[in-house]
Amino acid sequence: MTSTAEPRWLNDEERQAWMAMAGIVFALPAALDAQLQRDAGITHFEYTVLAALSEAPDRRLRMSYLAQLANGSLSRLSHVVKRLERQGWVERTPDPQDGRFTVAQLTEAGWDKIVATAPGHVEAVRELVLDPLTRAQVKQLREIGLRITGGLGLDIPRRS
Amino acid sequence: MTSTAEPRWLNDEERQAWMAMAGIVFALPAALDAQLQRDAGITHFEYTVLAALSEAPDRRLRMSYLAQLANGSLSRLSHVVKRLERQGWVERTPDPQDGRFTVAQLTEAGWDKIVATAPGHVEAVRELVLDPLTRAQVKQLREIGLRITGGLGLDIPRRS
DNA sequence: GCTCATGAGTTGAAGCGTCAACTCATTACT
DNA sequence: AGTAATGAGTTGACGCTTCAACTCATGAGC
Repeated sequence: MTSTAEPRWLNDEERQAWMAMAGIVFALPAALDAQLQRDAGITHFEYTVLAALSEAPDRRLRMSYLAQLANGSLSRLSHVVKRLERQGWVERTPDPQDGRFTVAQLTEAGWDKIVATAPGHVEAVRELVLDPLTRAQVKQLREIGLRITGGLGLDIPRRS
Repeated sequence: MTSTAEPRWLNDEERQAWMAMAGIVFALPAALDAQLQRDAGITHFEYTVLAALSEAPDRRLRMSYLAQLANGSLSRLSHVVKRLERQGWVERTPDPQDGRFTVAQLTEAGWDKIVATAPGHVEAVRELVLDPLTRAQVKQLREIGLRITGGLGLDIPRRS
């Protein structure tokens, strides 16, 4: 990809587009993290884990599949679920079908937590991302996002 | 911002646009960090610091101003510059004009480092962000980015 | 001149993510 | 049956970021 010197710098149009994108990539995760931290005291990754569990059948998932849904490593998930378990929001048990798997189960308290947290987070997404755009731009954003993510490793898109 | 339950969920178009954006925000920083780590052994923040210094008059800047340019806290910058100093890429001296300030000076080795690193990073930005898009989409992206970043705290856009 | 307020910068502790090493259950092979 | 291979999950160490507490130089007010 980068063996020797390439002189292909960015022109004005490209530089402006890139700076705008860099601004988003820098500020948007920070803003969403801040909202969740302030209103719910959890990280965005913890939110994603709880949300994924809340939508699963019986509100339970195997750790390895949950890690895929949440776009994180199994190690990261293991650390996080340990914290969530300490909070009483998730419980871990070995899978009866196959002892190699661990099943993460959302508790009643965990369900209450995600139910209380989700509307505010969706509202933040709407305010920060969707509301500033016209309907046409929302469509354009979808196309642009698909093209860019297509060039990276594919992603399993999940809910807000 | 979020006091009680709001029922304003996302429709299909909005959800798809948001998922595309979430994919970018998740994967793009990871991909750019990985490129820099692999090709230069530095983080994206370290790259931004070196790049900002390389473009400053005399290749030197006050820490506090450098922190603004790099979009980071002074504390974070202090830790990072300590590492960069250990590598021999930056030197710190008290500002002769005002002893409260510290001036970070890019060394010759630091200059060589950023000169060697920048083309590959710009190339990665081009490959991952610009190349997948049509010219029209590049323009749309700029507008979309400006609108979204406008709704967040403003940013001092800086070079690639 | 002295004291105090201000703000730049540093430092160390704590939290989170990554990486590599490890355990363990199951399956495949002989 | 016995052994090795595989892959899920956990763990601990390390690195980076944040936060709060601290030092220190300067300027303002008396």
